[in-house]
Amino acid sequence: MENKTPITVVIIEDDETIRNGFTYLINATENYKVLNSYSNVEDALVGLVNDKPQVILLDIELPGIKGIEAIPKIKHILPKTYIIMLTVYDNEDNVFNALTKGASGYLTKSDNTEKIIDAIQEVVNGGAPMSMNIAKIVIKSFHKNQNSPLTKRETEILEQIANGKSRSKIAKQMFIDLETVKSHIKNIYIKLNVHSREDAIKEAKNNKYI
Amino acid sequence: MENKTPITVVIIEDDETIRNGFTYLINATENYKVLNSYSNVEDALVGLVNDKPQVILLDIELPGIKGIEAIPKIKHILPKTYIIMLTVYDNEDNVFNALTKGASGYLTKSDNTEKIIDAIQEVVNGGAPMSMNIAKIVIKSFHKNQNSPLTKRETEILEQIANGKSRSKIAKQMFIDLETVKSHIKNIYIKLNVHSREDAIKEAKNNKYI
DNA sequence: AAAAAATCCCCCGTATTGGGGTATACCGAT
DNA sequence: ATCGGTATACCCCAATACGGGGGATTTTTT
Repeated sequence: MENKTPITVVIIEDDETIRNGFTYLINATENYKVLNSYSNVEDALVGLVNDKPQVILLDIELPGIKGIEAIPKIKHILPKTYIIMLTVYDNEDNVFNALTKGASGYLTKSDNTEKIIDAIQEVVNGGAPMSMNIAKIVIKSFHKNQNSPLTKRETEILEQIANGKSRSKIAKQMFIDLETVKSHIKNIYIKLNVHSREDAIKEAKNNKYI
Repeated sequence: MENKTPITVVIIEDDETIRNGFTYLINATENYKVLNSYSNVEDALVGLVNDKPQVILLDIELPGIKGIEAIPKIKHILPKTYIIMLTVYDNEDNVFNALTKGASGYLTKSDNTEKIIDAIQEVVNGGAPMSMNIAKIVIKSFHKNQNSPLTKRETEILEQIANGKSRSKIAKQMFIDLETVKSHIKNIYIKLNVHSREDAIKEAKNNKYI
C-alpha cells in the first residue's frame, strides 16, 4: 500500500487498557491514525472540535454521559463523522437506539482486532459494519414495524401484557405506579382502537408492533 | 401474458358472500377459471367427478361433513387435485390434520385476495402456500417439547391464555363451557405447579410446552 | 375393566379490568 | 416561548375475571 492521507480516528472509552490497546493497534496500521483518545464524553466533546476525526470509536457503557446520548451531541458538532459503537452487551434496545441516532457501526469488544480496522475502513467506504450477533438483532428488528403508533413505553407495557402479566405486576416490575400503567394501557387501546388486552395483543402482533 | 389452458378451480365454502367473492376474483384473473362452487361437501363430492379441477379451495368450517374429513374423500376420487384449506381460525390441530391428510396449502380468509391467486399458482407448481401465521405454527411445532405433561386440550387452552384470551373467550371459541375451561386451567396450574396465568405462560414457554 | 382425558356444575372472596376524568413535569420542535 | 407528545400519577365506578374449593359425568385410550 502506498502512503496517502491517513484515516483519522478518535477513541472514547473509559477503560484505559482497551483505550491504549486500540490506539496502539490502529496507529500500528498503515494509513490509520488515532488523533486523540478520551475517557469520557464531556472531555471528548471539547477536544473533538479540533480533532475533526473521520471516525469515532465510541464505548456505549461510559460514566457520565452515556455513549448513546453522546451520539446526537457528536453528530451535532461533527455531522460528517462516522461513529462506531463498542459494547460488551449486545442489548437490543441499545443497538436500536444507537443505530437510529446515527451510529454507523456496532461492534462487540470481543471482536478480534483485525475486525476493528476492517470496520473503520468499512464505515469510511459507506458501509455499516457490525458483529454477527448484533446483525441478527438488527435483522430481527427490521421485521418489526417501524411506524408503530405506540411509544417505547407503551410497547414495553404491551409486551408485558402479551406475557400475561397483570397491571399490578407490570407496575411493580417497571417501578412505576399502577395508575401510570393504567394510563399507558388506556392510550394503547385508543391508539390501536381496541377495548381489551386480547385485541390489543392481536392487533399489535398482526402489525408487528411487538 | 398469452392465453393458454386456464388453471381450473372449484370452491367449497358455505358462506355465499365469500364463495361468490372468490369465484368472481378468480374468474377475473387471466388463466384462472372457477368450474363450480359448492356450499357443502356432500354436493361437492357428486359434482367434482365431472369438474375434475386442478385445485380446490376448501373451507375448513363447513356444516355437515367438515372440511378436514372431506380431504381424504376428495383425494380418493381425485388423487391428483391440489387442496388449499381456507380458515378463519388458525387452530394448530386443524392445520396439522389437514396437512397430514393431504392438503397442499393453508390460508386464512383474512389473507388479501392476491394471495389467493398466488397460492393457487404455487400449489400447481408444487409449492405449499400458507399464511405467515400458519407457517409459524408449523415451524413452532417442530420445536415443541414432546414430553409435555399437558394434554392436547390443556396445551390448546394454555396457548389461548398466552394470547391474552379470557376464560369466557376461550370457552366461546372452543365451543365448550366456561366451567370446562376452568377445570382445564386448574389442571394446568397443578401440573405446572403455578398459581397464575403469568407463571403458567412463563413455565410453559421455558419448557417449550407451548 | 381401569385409567386418562374432557366435559360440566356450584360456591366463595378477592383482584383485575376497562372507562370516565384530571393534572403535573419534561422535552423536543417550531 | 409555546405547543404537542410523552411519561408520570390520582380519583371514581361497575362489571368481569380470577384462583381455589368441592364435586360429577361422559368419552376416549390403554
